[in-house]
Amino acid sequence: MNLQPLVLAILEGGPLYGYLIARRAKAKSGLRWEEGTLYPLLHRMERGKLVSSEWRTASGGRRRKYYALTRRGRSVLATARADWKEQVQAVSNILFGGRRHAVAR
Amino acid sequence: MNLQPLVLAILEGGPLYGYLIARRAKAKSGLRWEEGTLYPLLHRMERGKLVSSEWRTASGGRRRKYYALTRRGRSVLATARADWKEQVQAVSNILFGGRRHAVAR
DNA sequence: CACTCATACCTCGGGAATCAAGGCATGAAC
DNA sequence: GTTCATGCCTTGATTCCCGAGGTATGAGTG
Repeated sequence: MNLQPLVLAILEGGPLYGYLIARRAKAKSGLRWEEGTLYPLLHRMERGKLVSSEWRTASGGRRRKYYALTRRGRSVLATARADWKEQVQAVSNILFGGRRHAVAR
Repeated sequence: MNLQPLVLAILEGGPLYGYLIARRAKAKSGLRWEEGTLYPLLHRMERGKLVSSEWRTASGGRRRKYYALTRRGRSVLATARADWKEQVQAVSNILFGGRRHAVAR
């Protein structure tokens, strides 16, 4: 599973910081989201200009790193959505649509 | 993407050899199936007792290595099918079923 | 026959993604 | 002032996949 599109989709609702991204994702999907996965992923995405980051300090003084979608990130998300649909179709074809025999030359 | 369940599903129709597995999969799904992926995968699956292999010689004399599902393979396939459904549900929840609808401004 | 193509198997090296298991720091609650 | 939840991070190992090779044989063509 590629988790990148999921992060993009979650950020579509507005900027969020890592800890909360993990929470949201887990709440919505039940998928595992280890920190050892998430933070490097966010860094990769920032390097790839899919997201931008900004440190914000809450009223209490706690610092959080907020990530926001870039224009490029939105574009990639749109592509990822289309790709995901195709992929689901492809895999489901094999996993469940086993009756049809494609002629393999 | 984990391709192992797809191989299991394809073998459900009866024993097949590697080259043809790749053909079938590609014909049905359009997914990439490189040989550098498939053969090591088949070997891993055999080590894991999900499939068994047997050399057969065709009338012409060509040797082919046929792989067949084991009982264990069938069991794993059933689990994988259920997992796949869950996973699709989870990912779709995030990718498409966002509570918050993003509105272009 | 010589040549080429498709078939059919395989390995190796590298890259990417994930997880487990840590570490470090702070605010809030008691 | 100790504990808890929050919040960021890195490192090492593992796993999976691909690209790029290699080897060999049968079938079709001239």
